[in-house]
Order: sequence, then structure tokens, then C-alpha cells
Amino acid sequence: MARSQQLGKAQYETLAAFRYALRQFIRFSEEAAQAAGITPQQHQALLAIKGFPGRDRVTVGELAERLQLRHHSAVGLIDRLVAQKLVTRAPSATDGRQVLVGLTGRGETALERLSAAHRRQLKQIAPELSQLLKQLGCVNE
Amino acid sequence: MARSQQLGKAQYETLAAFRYALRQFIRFSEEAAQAAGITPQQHQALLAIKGFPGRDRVTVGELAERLQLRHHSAVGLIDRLVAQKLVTRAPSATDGRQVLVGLTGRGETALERLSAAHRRQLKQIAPELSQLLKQLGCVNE
DNA sequence: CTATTTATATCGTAACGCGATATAAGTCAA
DNA sequence: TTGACTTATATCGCGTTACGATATAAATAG
Repeated sequence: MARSQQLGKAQYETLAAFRYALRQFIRFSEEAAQAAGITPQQHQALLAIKGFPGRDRVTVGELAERLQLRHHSAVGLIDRLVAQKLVTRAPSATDGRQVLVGLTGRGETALERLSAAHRRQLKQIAPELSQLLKQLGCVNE
Repeated sequence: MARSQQLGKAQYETLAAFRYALRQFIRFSEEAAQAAGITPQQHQALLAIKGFPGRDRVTVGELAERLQLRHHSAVGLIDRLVAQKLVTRAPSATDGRQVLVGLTGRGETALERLSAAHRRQLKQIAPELSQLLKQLGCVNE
């Protein structure tokens, strides 16, 4: 009986299949964003803003954290979004240091369509992903 | 009752949370690879080779497809892996045009450790991911 | 023998985020 | 009020990666 640290061929295949599925999803997402006329990163940002827990505007720092970016990389991303009129900046009322970023009408529209498509896609691949996650969990434990 | 195309705040939050979880996993993976002394892309390649269904050596074209890369981008990636003695090239016996790429001992070792860590991490986050996938599927349908 | 497939090679390009560093403005606590 | 900290902005060059375009070589297949 193999020790739990030792991975067999099946485990490698499962891990690889999981990453393969993720890459395909990400590729789908990138192509959908490009087709919608925005970059994948911009799409990610719109979703992170609109989908922020309990709010629909976020500070620059919050966005950076949600996107796993450095602060000043987020600033640059927001600059590009503002230039495309997809989001707006507004100073926070409660803390003058903070800037709140929210979607414009254009941003909302773009995100709506993309999100519907993503939800459809995810529903398609969810069974496979769940299956792979389950496989990773239960063998050789 | 909202139409299935219309997404509510909750759906955006779920989509965003899913992407956030993915980004965190990917970041974990990147840091693990760097800590192991290889680039994230090299790690992906090692896994794709060792985890290829039914085999543990793959052609350049197969690797490109599994990594969702262009053919000649895969060639470059393999060049770097060979330079680091993580994989070897060998001509295919059955088709002289093809080149089979397989892991060296060093490659095996690096991948083993990384894969064990990844499996642990995935087991941790699997419940959350599954939950999010389920949420995406069942509401407003 | 010709057309196709597979891999390799080279070139420049483009995107993206990073580290380093600096500035400005607001907050907060002593 | 002063001084330390936080937050956002700005600028610089760098490094990594993958890409398109294009060409070549070798092997296969019809």
C-alpha cells in the first residue's frame, strides 16, 4: 500500500487533467473577453468589482487583493478601465485617502454578457471539475 | 422571478469568488514552483508530461495542446526544460517526425514534491470550489 | 513523387506585472 | 499640532512569456 505522500500515475493524471480543464476554462474566458472588446484582465477587474462581497464598489487596495496584484499594478489596470469608460473613480466619503471604483453603464453591459456566458460554460464543466476534485481527495488516504 | 439570463448580485459574487479562489490557487502554485527552483510554466509542463493519459512521454504537439500553447511556444519551453536537465528529447520509434519528451530523474523529483504539495492544497480548497460550482448551477434555473 | 505532418529556428512584437522609488494627501494617535 | 502611518498615484526600466510571421528540414502518406 502506497504512502499518502507517494503519488501514483493515476494521481498525476488527475492533477494534470484538473490543470488542463482550468486552462481550457481560462482560454474560453480570454476569448470571450476579447470578443467583447475588452482584455481578459479588464474582465477580471469588472467581475471583481461587481462581485465584491456585500458591495459593488471597491477601493484600489481591495481590488488589488482580489486580483492578487500589487497595488500599483491595480492602479494601472484601473487607469486603462477608466480610459475605456468601463469604470469610474470616486473619492470615498468616509476616508479621503481611499478611492472607490465602480462600473459605468458600459462596464455593466459588458460584464453582464460575459458573466452569462461564463455561467453557462461553468455549468457545463462543473461536473468534470467536481469529479476531479473528488478523485484527488479520496484515493490513497 | 428573474430570467435565467439575468444575473443577480449573488451570482456575480459567486462568479467572482470562484475566480478569486482560482487566482489564489494559481498563486500558491506559482510560489511553490519558484520555491522548488523552477518556473511555473516549467512545472505545468512537467505535470502535463508525467500526467498525460496512459503514457508518461508526449510529443511536442501533444504538450502544446495540453498546455494550450502554440507549437513553437512549446518548443521554446522544452528547450528551457532540456537546458535545466528536467526533461529529455528522444525521437519516436514509430514516427520519425515526432519527438518524445520525458522527465529526467531531476524532473521526476521536482514534480513529485510539487505534486504532493498541490494535492494537499487542492484537498483543502476542494470543498469551497465544489460549493461554488454547485451554487452556480442551481440558483435561478 | 508530391503533399502533408511534425519539429525546429529566428525575428521582432506586445502584454503584463514587477521592483524600486518618489510624491501627495488623508488619518490617527500621542 | 506634530509625526507616523496608510492609501493612492506616478514613473522608470526590467524580465518573462507567448505570439505572429516566416522559413527550413525531415519523415510520412497517398
